[in-house]
Amino acid sequence: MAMMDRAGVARSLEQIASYLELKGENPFRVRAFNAAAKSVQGFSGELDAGLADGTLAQLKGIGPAILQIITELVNTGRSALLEELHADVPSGLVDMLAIPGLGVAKIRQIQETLGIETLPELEDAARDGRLAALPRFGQRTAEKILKGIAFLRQASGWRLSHHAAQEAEAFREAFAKLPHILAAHTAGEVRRRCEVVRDLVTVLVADVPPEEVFRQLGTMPGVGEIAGEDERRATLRFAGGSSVQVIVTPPQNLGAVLVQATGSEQHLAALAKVAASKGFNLAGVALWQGSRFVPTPTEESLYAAIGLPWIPPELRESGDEVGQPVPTLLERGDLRGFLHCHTSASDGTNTIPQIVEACQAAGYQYVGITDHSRAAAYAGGLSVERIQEQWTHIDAINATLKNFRILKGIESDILVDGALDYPDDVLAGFDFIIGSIHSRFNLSREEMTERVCRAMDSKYLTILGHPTGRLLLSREPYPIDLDQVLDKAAATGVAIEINADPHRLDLDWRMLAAARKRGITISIGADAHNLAGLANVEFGVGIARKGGLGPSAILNCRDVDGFLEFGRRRRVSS
DNA sequence: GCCGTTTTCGGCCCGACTGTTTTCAGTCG
Repeated sequence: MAMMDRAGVARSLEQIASYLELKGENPFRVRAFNAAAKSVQGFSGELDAGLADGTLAQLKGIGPAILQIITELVNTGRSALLEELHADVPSGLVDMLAIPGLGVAKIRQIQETLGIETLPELEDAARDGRLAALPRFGQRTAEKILKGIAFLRQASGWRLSHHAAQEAEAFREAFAKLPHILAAHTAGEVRRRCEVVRDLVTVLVADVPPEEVFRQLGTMPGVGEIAGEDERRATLRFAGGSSVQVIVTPPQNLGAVLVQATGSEQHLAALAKVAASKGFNLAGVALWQGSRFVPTPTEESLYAAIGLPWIPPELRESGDEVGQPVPTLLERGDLRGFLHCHTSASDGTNTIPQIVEACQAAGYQYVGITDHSRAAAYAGGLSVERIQEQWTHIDAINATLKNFRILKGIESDILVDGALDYPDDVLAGFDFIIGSIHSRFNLSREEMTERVCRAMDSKYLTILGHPTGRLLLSREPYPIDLDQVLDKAAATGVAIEINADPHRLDLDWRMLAAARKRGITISIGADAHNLAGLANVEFGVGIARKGGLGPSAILNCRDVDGFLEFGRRRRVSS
């Protein structure tokens, strides 16, 4: 069995790159490690199998040296090079790389002139003026760094949803195999499909008392500590630093315990209120009617007992959902089109035929290819000539396909003045266009709003991509008046994207109700850069569900003609 | 460190903005 998974290997390679960069190594060697990390991330298969059959060695950017390191990581979970670098370079310097405005050169300057090697030291220096006094630094730089540190501090302790979901599932599987465990359920924020997660929670159904279960857990490999919180709850801490809260219940009380463990607090408070109004008590982890224990073997039985329909976990947030009719929610199988996908023509890894094959296998009826536009030079944005080539290529493949269609799309930069990135006669040749902001994030709120609204005035724009530009836990959204943007989308008939990249999940689910109230159509865009990116869609579906959206709200639930008609209507009417 | 209808060595992505300077290095996407 592999000692480290794909994400872990990719992270280790990125760490090596960061360390090498901070050591002042050859920048191309640094880039090689970063490129290899990306390649591994996009590898659609098990790493140990890929090592065995040689497919991993054939990946672009993986040569003999890095293959050796990957082998070591997969087989042992460790890398001698990484450990050597870790001992050599203060890890605080790596943390500093995550601060916007700080690159290697400035970090090394800070280290060499001020002797600073940790974030708290850096914060002190930014506060007391030592930082601003350095050559090529100033007051504004110091302020920007303070802001960056504050953001990092707030982000620490949280993890991205895809990492959390993977970790939670690994725990769940391991627990489910233990003796006397009848079932294991993931609860908490992961089950509610929150975009970022602080705590992992697992509910174990057991036919022995909790203390017996905890005794078993203590003997699992890697468990460092068990901290009991009460007779049925404990937090397991592992040697690697991860932790999970475990709640043990007998079968007849699973419903109440699972609801409690899933949250949110506001949802539970609203439930307790309803329960009280019906003569029940739901203050603890069981349902009581006076002094009588009411068995709730399932969540459905709990909700039913207090006169409510079962509420899907994604909706259990503000408490307002309690007492409301439960909407039909989107499911992955409702999606007919796979949208927002980059190929090797720009910054993706796969060719159109490879993407088509994967989309067909996943059950889609069409795929919208959207490489970067020409202004995104760093990402290999397509010139007008290269677009023509891609169209010819797509026409040729489409001619060979049955019951599947490739759509000619583009992720066009929205330029600083709000224009799309090609002249109208080129724009007119696309089947659909996603417009996104990738540069000049530092406009004022008014300017940014104006810029995006102007882009929506183009009759060629079909979908507004990742509307706030946020990168979860690493970059704040750019300033923008979303209410005004939504008004404009409603007025112009432009769809708004839920970008399903787990680093973005943008538009935020909290805004979806407001979007739907205005009648805005929502598009789920994978923002895939490789075949592994097909899995992003599931996260986008989770966000749509949290926003209470069903298939009728979603652009790519339409068949290909319906999808094309959506964009065409804008072009003829304006 | 990786790559090669091309060369097993010598390249490797680049243009614009920012904050600092007073002409430009560093950062970013």
